[in-house]
Parts: sequence; structure tokens; C-alpha cells
Amino acid sequence: MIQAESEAAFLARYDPADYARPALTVDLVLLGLQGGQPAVLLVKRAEHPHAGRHALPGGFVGIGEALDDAAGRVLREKAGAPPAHLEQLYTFGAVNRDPRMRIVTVAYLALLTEAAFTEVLARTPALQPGRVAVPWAGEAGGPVTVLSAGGEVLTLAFDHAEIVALAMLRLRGKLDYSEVGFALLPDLFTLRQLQDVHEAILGTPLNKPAFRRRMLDRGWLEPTGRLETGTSYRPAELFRFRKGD
Amino acid sequence: MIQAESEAAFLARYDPADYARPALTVDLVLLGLQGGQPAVLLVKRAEHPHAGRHALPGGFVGIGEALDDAAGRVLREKAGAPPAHLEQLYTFGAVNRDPRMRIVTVAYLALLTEAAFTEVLARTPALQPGRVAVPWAGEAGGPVTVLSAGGEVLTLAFDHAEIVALAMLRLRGKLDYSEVGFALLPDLFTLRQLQDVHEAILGTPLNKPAFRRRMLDRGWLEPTGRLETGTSYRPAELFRFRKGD
DNA sequence: CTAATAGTGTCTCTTAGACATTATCGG
DNA sequence: CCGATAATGTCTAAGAGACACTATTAG
Repeated sequence: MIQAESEAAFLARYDPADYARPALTVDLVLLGLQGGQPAVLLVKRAEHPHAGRHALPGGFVGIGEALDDAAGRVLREKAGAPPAHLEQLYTFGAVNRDPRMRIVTVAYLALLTEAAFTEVLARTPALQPGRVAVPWAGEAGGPVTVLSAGGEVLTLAFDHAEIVALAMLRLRGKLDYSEVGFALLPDLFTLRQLQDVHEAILGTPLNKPAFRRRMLDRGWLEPTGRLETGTSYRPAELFRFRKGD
Repeated sequence: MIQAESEAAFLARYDPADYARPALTVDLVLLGLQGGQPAVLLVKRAEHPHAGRHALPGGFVGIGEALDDAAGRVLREKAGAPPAHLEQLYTFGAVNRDPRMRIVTVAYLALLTEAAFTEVLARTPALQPGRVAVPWAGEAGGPVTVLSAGGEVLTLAFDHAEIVALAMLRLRGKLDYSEVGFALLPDLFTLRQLQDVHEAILGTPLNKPAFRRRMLDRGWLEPTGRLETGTSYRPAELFRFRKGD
């Protein structure tokens, strides 16, 4: 009985052309480093809703466009930067997340090197940086706060604060066992720079010898005999990321 | 120049009511244990496309329905089972994943206890079990194969094989450090049963003393003084899952 | 008693953290 | 030489795997 009813309900829904569909967008967490600290690229909304608030760059998914392609397109259009890393995060589908209409958004995380981040920021007036303050609340990724250049706390539009928090959580979780950390660094880097990136993302200091051992044992690092230049102290060796075997 | 052009392109997309939208569905990986081995609940498709093939239960997302609610509704309608665990997996949005029209699907993972799995299977003729064979390819979650009750390899409809593979990968990744494993067990269980579940999902044998130590140290297990009954050997103590503090 | 499995003690090995020491640059 | 940081050696502590041993049930 219940079975038949639910089957009927399903069949009634089966031709979706007869029913209103949610709109589908992608939103990007464009994450990079600014002065060694994690930061995201935001657009300041001019119109309602949430006028004046900062939001993640995003766009509608074209009818003939794959989700990943839509994310790549938004990345090009909004930032004009080739990403070192682009991955799907999570899909947000609360009914009232946008007051205008029903919009489901697929959130993506894009990682930029510090150089790319500042370059995009300088070239694109529409984008503003938001410093991401990582409250070291252990695992549970506390209420990540985003700060303006001036240091005020920014209230992000829609559910975008939740998306940024999830992005940081995901990044923290993957940092140690995956290769994502290298997407935030230039081609050549020192072990100290790599450790700085990890410490900035994790929000906690790390043990130097242990960090070196782990990273070198992973087999990800290719030593180039070359050394850092321009230091007033002993220069560190430059490494290159060896792409996953 | 390029900037202006892409801005215009974006603005043109901005009112989505004028544009065709992808349809949005949820698909469920209903995972349980059958004879101690991981298995999923599948529906055999009667119509084109992929007629005769097995597919994951799914349904369209209502215009006023949150994604999680849609997943819960499909779970009720298709299986009639209260889930111990329901989590979003990933969103699949390749353009041609469904030949009829553009459909983006949000995949969910639902975990059922062995009792619930067999009960749903007995009550719902539309659902058939598919044994999930875990090829122990280390991390990389090889091409997970799904077998029918008879033992033949099932070719799943659409990209559903990919979804099942991702579900197993996710489950394997979370099993050790999260509480998902308990969703596959009844209220009271022995440590051996818990270890059996972990071994079935991971596809590899585990060390008994180390496993016991880890699980007990986690603080997840509440000893009930009670013992197993009906064994012809020393009965094991029954534990209860202590919900996350 | 035996058979079978639960549960535990202990050893070793690996890995991480802590700390000190040596190495190498600029000036 | 000094100051600063890179790079490394070594000790210790924590956790996992291996293995054997004891405990407890049915019959």
C-alpha cells in the first residue's frame, strides 16, 4: 500500500520537464597564501540579496557543461588564473540558502600559489582578499572567520562562510597524506617553505626534523642541487615536486 | 578585453530562468552486509536507457526539498528503512552520463545493519542485492565489481559503478578514524563482530590485539556486562556504541 | 578431559617529538 | 670572528604487528 503510493509518487516525478527544477551553480573557494597566511578571493556584492557582503565567485552551470568544466570556466572568467589544483568539495542544497530562488550549488576548492594569488588580486579589481583565521579547535573546524585587509571580521553572503569552513577542513585533512600542499608553492621551494605552508594551513607549529623525514620519505620531493639565493645566512636546498608516480 | 567578454558572458547567464537547467537527482548507495560481505541494494531497470541493467535507487530533487531531505525521502520510498547513517558522497555532473537529458546527480551513502539489509530485501521485491567485491588494490580503490546473487559480474547502469566505487573508497577511508563502522552493526555487538565488519570493508585481515586496543582507547565502546549467548565456546562480551561525546 | 574462541601480556619495530649538534652562508 | 638558519644525529615515547599465553564456555 505504502509501496504502491510511493511508487506512484516516484512515477509522477519521473518526467522532470513537467516540474520546476532547482537552479544549479558552482561556487569557488579560491585559496592561496598572502604573507604566509591562508586567504580567499572574494567578490563584494553590489546587489540584493546580501548587498555589500562578500561572496565566493560563482556562476551557473551551463546545460551542456560538465560540473568540473563549469568550475574551470568560472576560475578563468573571475580570476583568469590557471589553477594548480581544482577539486569538488561538497554540494549545498538547503532550500532557503538563496532568498531569490532555489539554488543548489556545487562548491569547489581551487588552490593558487602565493605568486598567482597576488598577481590575480592586482589584475582583477573585482576581487578582494579575505584572510582566513584558523581557530585551532582541534579537528572540529570551528567557526572559521574571514578578515578583511583592514582586519575587520567579514560576514560572508549566503552560506559561504560554511563553504569556506569546509574548504579549510578538507584541506587540513588532506594536507599530510596527499599532494595538495604543493599546489600552494612555486616550482622550486625549500623544505622550510613547505613546512611554513603546512603550519599556516594547520594553524599549529610542526617539528622540523620529523617534518623533513616524513616529506623526504614520501618520495614526493626531488632534490635539485641548487640552493636558495639572497639569504644572509646559510641557504637552503631547493626541491621540486615530483608528480605522483 | 578578454575580461570584458567573459564578464558579458557571465551577465548573459545571470538570469537562469531564461536558460535551460540541468535536472537534479539524488542517487543512493544503500550499503549493508550480507553474510558478512559488503553488498548494495539495486533496482533492475525495465526501460531504456540501460534496460535490464542494475542501477542505484534514486529520484528527482523537489523544488522545495533540501538535498538531504530528498535523499531521506528516496530512502524511505525505495527501501522503507530508517538509516543508521546517511551522508553525501559526491556530485556527478558529466554531460552525457544520462542519454535522455542532462542530469546532475548528488550521490549519497546510506549504511544499513545486516538485519535491516536482509529485512528490506525480503520486504521489497524491486530491490536486489549486489555483492561488492573489494579488490585489495591498496588505496586506489580499483575497479570495484558488483556481483549478482548468482555470482555473475553486474554491469551497472549509467555511471553507477563509479559511484559505488567511490562509496567504498570513502567508507574505507573513514572507517578507522570515524564512527561509521558502528552503523553497520546492531545495538549490541562483540569486538569480533566489529573487527569482522572492518575486515570486510577493508578487504584485509587485521591484528586482533591491536584492533582491540585501538577501539577501546577511542572511547567509543561502552561495555555492558552482558555476554553473547548460544555459542559453543567462550562467549564474548557485548558492547554498545557510545555516541560521540 | 578436549575443542574452540575470548581476552591479555609482552616483545619488537616503526614513527614522531624533543633536543642538541654540526654545517654553511653573509658580513 | 659572529649571527642566523640549514641540516642532521640521537634519545625517548607512543603505537602497531606478531606471537604466545591464559580464561571460559559447551559437551
